[in-house]
Amino acid sequence: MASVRAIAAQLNVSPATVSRVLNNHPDVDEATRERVLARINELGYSPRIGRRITNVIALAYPDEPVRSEYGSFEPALLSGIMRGLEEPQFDLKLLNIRRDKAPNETYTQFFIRKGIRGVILRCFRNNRPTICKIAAERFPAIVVADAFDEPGVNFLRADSYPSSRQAVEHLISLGHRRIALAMHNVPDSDHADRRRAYDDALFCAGLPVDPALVIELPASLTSGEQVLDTMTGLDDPATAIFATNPMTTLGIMRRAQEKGIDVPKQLSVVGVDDSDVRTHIWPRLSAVTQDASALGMEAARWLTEVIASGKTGASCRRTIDTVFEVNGTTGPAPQRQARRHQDRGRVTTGDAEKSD
Amino acid sequence: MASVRAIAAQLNVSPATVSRVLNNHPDVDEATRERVLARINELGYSPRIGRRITNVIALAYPDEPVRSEYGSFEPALLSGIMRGLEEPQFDLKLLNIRRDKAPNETYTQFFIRKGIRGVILRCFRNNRPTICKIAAERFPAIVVADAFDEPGVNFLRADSYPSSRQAVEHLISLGHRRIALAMHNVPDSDHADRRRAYDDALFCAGLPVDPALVIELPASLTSGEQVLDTMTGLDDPATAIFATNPMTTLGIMRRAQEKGIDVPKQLSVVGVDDSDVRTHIWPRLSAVTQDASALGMEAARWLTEVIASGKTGASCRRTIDTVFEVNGTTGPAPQRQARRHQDRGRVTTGDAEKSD
DNA sequence: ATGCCCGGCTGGAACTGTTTCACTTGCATG
DNA sequence: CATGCAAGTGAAACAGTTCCAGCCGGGCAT
Repeated sequence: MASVRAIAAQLNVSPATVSRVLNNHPDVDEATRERVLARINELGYSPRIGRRITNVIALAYPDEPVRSEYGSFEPALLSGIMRGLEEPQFDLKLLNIRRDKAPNETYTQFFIRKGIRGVILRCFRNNRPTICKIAAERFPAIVVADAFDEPGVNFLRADSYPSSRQAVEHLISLGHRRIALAMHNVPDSDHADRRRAYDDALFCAGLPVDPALVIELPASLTSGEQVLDTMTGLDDPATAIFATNPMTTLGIMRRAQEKGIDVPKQLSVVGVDDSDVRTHIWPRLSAVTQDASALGMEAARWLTEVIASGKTGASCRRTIDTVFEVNGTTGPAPQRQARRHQDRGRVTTGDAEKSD
Repeated sequence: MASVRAIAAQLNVSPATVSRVLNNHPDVDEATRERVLARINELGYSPRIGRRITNVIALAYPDEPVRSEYGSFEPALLSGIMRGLEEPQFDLKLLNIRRDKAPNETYTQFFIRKGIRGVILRCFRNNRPTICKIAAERFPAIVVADAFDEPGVNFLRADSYPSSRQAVEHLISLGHRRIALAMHNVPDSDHADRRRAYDDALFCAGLPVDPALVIELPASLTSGEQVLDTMTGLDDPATAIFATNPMTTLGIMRRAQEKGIDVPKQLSVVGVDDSDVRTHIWPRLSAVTQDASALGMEAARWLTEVIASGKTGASCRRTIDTVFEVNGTTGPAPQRQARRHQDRGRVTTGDAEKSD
């Protein structure tokens, strides 16, 4: 509703000045800028072309362009978003916040300047503060594939607790007692869920949590290799590994095959899969799977619905299910544990002496 | 330069009518529409917001939204495009032509309506005609990762002939004489190059091309499995396979491991990799690799350069190099060929009897 | 001290594209 | 023949942005 001229009239400035504020031109007085921004936030504003409002949302990457390290999570997500945008007739822009946002403009200003009406946010290492700021400005936004405790932050994620717990219980039911957990070394809610699932499953089965079996590393192939070396090199080695990250899982599998460790006869592996990488290798991975495409579609639908209906106060803290899929990398616990008394020097983490 | 009003004045119609044509409104006379479109094509036109020209290009998927089947080619490509857009300050939109284009509008009209000034095109199964039409309209466009004989079609691709030939020669130098070729069953220039490299390498080594060793299938995991079954099931089985597609390669590897065929001791495999999937499995794939990220970056740079300079006649038929990377899946030809006299019934293609 | 110049800041005007509304025109129909 | 309806069009209003001129204050030379 609020047009540049309307705002200008209210503040006794010219439309030109309002436009300059919107586009972050340098030569506007700081006090004037503040007044205009305040009024814009108050009245709301949607970018227009001529008389038509632009129906564009963005997928914003706060840090890097598009991440390809995460395998096909990104294309699956994108594909889902595009499908979710089909019916409401919205367009999608790709945005790199770090690259394009001017330091002295607000996030709202930045998004308006880019002509978008809402944003789907990806959450990586260090940008939770960024996301909280965006939420605080009340610009229509939704985080995908992560959760936030802060109220006001909308998110849509896959809850991997139930299926993670199922996965660990599956391993226990196969007779495994030494189950390792390979975690991401930066805490996000997804990985916290998986950790909790691991703890709870062991506790309910009356099994102790051995700190030597829990390892935190960056998500990468080499981390996976390190996990395998460490966990099979313990005095009392792990007979199963639950890896909470796709790349780590691939690294574990690769290293196991390299060392001639038979999966699942000597070692069971459960991974996490964002798309369908689990089926690309043999044996097919038993894995906790989340449907990135569904996440994208639901997020796009929610966002466009909020924009279209004008319900800026709407909140989304939704969770969709993940599925634990049993494939070829999990089997009965071996009688004689794999690789006992070998590679003892490789223990690089945990506290092997104290573990009973 | 050409504004809606300028065009309107030239044709003695109102700006409103020109705008209606641009936006494909139904209630404009067919003759008028033709006249306006002709003049727009003649004078050129760039979408604007107010007085500012919009610096937006699109990555257009002619058929489906975004393809995730191709592994991490798409994210790598996107990442490259975003980097290529960094310096010229362009934004990127994602477009689905099939979904959004109205049947009765031209491609130029469609792109202008979407507010973009140039387009990077992905080429899939059946859209070569589409791409030729876009090129014929002379809208700034560049095809990425494919080649065209038609003049006027700009493209940027990776030429896999030299490294494909290197790959086959590498196999020959390892003593392989029965080298299978697993091709995509839809002909594109990339796969044609690889076929030619295969033929030439064999010919120069004085080896015959056995039709039984050449198989054409869709790009998929199951195709790869079929390739492995077929080629190891021949009376005179293949000792090496060159697969021209990433998915097929993964399928071959998966099936080989499933059947307990030792790669590379019993069978050598060379694949093609768009990103870094070759390193995700063990043994690491010997593969012809193309840098999707570089393709995206170069394409984005060329396109923005053409748009900025206004040289609409510029042509791009560039080729960047691919690299053949020797990893763990190629080794000396086995003395006794793998799996001889087994699975004879599985031969599903080729002409086993006639092959000498 | 006075005059001059320059840079920050602003508004009016001009220009961009789109939509709404009223109007004309032609054709079918009562 | 009058009426009504639909298609097609233009003027005007309205959306945002930029160019240009002007104001105003401060610094500097004379």
